[in-house]
Amino acid sequence: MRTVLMVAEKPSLAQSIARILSRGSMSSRKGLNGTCSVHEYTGTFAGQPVRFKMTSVCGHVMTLDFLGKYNKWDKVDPAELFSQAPTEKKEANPKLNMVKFLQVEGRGCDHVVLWLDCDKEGENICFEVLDAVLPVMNQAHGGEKTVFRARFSSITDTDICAAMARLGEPDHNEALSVDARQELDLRIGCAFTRFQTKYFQGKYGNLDSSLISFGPCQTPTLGFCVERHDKIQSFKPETYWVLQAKVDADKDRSLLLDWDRVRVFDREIAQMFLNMTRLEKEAQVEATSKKEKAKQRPLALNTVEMLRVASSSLGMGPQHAMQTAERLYTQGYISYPRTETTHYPESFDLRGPLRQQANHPCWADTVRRLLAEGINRPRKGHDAGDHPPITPMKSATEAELGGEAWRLYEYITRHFIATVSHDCRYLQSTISFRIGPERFSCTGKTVISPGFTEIMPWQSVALEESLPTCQRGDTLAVAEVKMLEKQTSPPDYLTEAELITLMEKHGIGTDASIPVHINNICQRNYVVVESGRRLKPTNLGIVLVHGYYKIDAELVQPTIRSAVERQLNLIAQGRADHRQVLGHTLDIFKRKFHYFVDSIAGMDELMEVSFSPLAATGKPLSRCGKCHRFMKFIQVGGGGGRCAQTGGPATPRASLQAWAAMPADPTAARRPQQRGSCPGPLASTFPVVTRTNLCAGSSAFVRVCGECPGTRWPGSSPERPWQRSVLQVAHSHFALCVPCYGRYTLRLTRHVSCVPGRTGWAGGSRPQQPRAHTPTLPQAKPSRLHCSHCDETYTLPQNGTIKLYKELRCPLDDFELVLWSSGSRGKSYPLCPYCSNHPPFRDAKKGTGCNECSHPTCPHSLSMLGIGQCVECESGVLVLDPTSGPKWRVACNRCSVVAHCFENAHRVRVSADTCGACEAALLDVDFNKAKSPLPGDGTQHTGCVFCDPIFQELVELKHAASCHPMHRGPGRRQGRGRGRGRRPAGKPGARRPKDKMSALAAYFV
DNA sequence: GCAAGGTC
Repeated sequence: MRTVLMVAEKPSLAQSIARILSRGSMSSRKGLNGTCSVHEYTGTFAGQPVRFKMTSVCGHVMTLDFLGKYNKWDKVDPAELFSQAPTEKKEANPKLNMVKFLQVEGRGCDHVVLWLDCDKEGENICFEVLDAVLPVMNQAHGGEKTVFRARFSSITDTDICAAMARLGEPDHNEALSVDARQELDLRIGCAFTRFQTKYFQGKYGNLDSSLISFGPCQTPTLGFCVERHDKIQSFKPETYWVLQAKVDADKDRSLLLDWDRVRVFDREIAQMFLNMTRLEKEAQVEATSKKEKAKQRPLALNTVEMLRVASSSLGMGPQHAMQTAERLYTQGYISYPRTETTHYPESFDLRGPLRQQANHPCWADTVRRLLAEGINRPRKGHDAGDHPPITPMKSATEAELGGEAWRLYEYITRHFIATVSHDCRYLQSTISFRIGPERFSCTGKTVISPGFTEIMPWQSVALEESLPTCQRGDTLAVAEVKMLEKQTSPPDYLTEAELITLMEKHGIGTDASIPVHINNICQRNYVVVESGRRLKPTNLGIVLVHGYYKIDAELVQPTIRSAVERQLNLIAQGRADHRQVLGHTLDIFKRKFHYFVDSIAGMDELMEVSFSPLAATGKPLSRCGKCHRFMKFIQVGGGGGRCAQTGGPATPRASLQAWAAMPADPTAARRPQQRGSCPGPLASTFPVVTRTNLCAGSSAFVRVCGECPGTRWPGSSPERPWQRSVLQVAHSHFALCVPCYGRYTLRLTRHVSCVPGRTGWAGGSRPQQPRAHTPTLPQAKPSRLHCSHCDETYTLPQNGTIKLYKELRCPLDDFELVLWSSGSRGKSYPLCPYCSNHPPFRDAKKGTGCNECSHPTCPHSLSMLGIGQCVECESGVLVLDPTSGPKWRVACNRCSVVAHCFENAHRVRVSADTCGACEAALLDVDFNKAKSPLPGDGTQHTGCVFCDPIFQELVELKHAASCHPMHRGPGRRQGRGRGRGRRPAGKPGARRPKDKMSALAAYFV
């Protein structure tokens, strides 16, 4: 029997379609990726008995990206991304193993029927599926067709069966138009993003964005927000005047009348009208009218409308609302939440979902009445042919769903009930009056039948005072006519709901991607969400949009997306060649890009107004290891910082500037310059710049000049000046001891510049720093150190304070160390700004401190201060905090475990010896004579912090007390032993965690 | 580290 493979776009659809086609007689199993299911049944296909295998993908199988080497931002000119840089298709989600899954299921099948969504993206996924399965399927017999496309407009029995009966072919042109869209978005987005990020990165101190992105959807989205901001800024309030009349309706009730002219902008004119009316005693009824009006029930709910209401009425952001809706969908409470359709197909069973709600505690009465009296057909909406409108599928209560899920579900259900309810009918009464020559009127509404507003009470017709019964010619006494002075008010910032409407109107994004774009501009710090979910652009967002307007307004206008879409549609319709359209559009954007690059100074001028140049920001803190000048400590949003120690204002700017301007190293010029030989082909001599204390056998090391032929960094060329900086680290050489040689060669040279005059020893007199205002500033936002001389920026760890660490230097690069601290009772560790940004060892990670550094002899490193494996986490090591005295602490260098110990010790050192029981390093402690806990007059004791009976009493482990063997009682200390993670058994001299040993062996052994 | 489009 032949096999027909059928593939839908998502697992839920595969199940629904299989259930319809098999009439419920299918067997289901999970596929190898654990996400997609396979539903099997037998039936007939082209008049023959066959076995059907219905399964699905999960959206796109493949994604487009540049070849790996073009993803290196420092080595590729962004302009190359427009044409030279080749792209490749990669699996969109490698964890799903989709290609393999399709091939396993497709192997040996004879036909494939593609049930992907009926839009361009679905057509594109058809070919992704075919690329995977065709090579493993059985060969066609004698010209028989293998590939079929099912086209359906809703997931109903009739539609699905009709689609199966009229199978067609996938549309290659539509798929190609998506390929082109993917390539355009990738090339344009990445080129602009990389260029402007690199251009502005590190240029301004308080520019708090590490990524300045550009995209054909996100940029116009931001544009809408800034456009509203500009309107608010340029708004000039105007004064206007209004006449308000009050008449006596009966003895104790008066009516406020609205002026037919509404308002006038000329005070004298308004005064004239007031003079003409205020002396009148009577208001004459000129006309009365009564009209029956209807307030229409809502259209069926689609995604965008759901997101709008979620934001404006439920206070839920679009991204969050979508996540909540997806959860409700996967739990079976609502139908598929991503749909553009607001129209129920004729065959849709509306009573079924309604019956589900007939016993609901909140709306049972309304639902039962509708079921009994007959439902109203929903209004005719838009049928996008994707999925039915969002519909509640089963009843649920607040207790069942909880919180926000309930609020969203409640809205969806009330909306659904409203769509099958009747319109709200009300009577609108109007009375027109004349007071002197001027006309006034008043209006009242009376509800005839509430209709859908019963289930959506917030939509109710506002109850107004009932009007007196009167006829034409009646007169009412005028109680008062007065003139009110008012002012026009500016618009408010865009609400998310308004932004969604604008995006939908201009075709920016899709129902599924609109929340993503809005989320993007928030996360990139271009806008912030304010109260009422209004989007206020930040300085960065405003400068970017104004910059685009200044250089090339099309980059931010919403028309750019629709213009590209028009080109893509030509491909989809088969009216244009996809390569030609792609080439033509890329050429236009390439020209735009080059013009943008040439004109970037225009945007930079705007940046300068809003942001402070890095060189003028921050406070001098520590010395650079390259030029030995002071680097500035910069906090985003800083400026006038507060001193963390005193709480007072940080050092005045003027004195700091004078301090920063001092020469780097006053003694450097007087010292004779030491020179060494370059081992490179030129064999020239260069300054010997420092000595290293790497290990006993190492001696001075020398750096070669980047100009040596053959010393270029791979891939560099004179045409790519941005690569020149890395030339300096190429082909460097050390005189190291034999074990070290070859391990450190490329890594440890970066602190040295061979440019004459830029080398120097540490030393000289440090300028007097105002101690009370040492820049120890609270770190709420990303902070960094900037060397204005070298024009380098080093980011620092967050969520703590940073201060200078005793003017100590890193032995690897001569940078002064800084101390990161999370608070007085928390963790602290020293770190080298350079090592933290440019890890010196292969096993080192970015952003780490000396407590994770595997330097063999540096007194601040893990090797020297590590005690033993963390009691809580797998990879961490407990490290002595050398700055924590007199309340000494050891803290894990990975997790939050902290052990407090030895409150009365004035010196604690990590010994070279280890504990015989648990292999942890012994601590050598000198206690305060007066408060020593030791027996007798003893002040010094060496022991294991975990096993030693004296120390055990003094140690208080936070977080993980029960994990340690010492808390489990005697005789149960088998386990892994304390020393795992620090040093190997039988090698007491090797001061290193066990698991680190294997990694370090690569360097040293 | 980048886009936008699917979907989980």
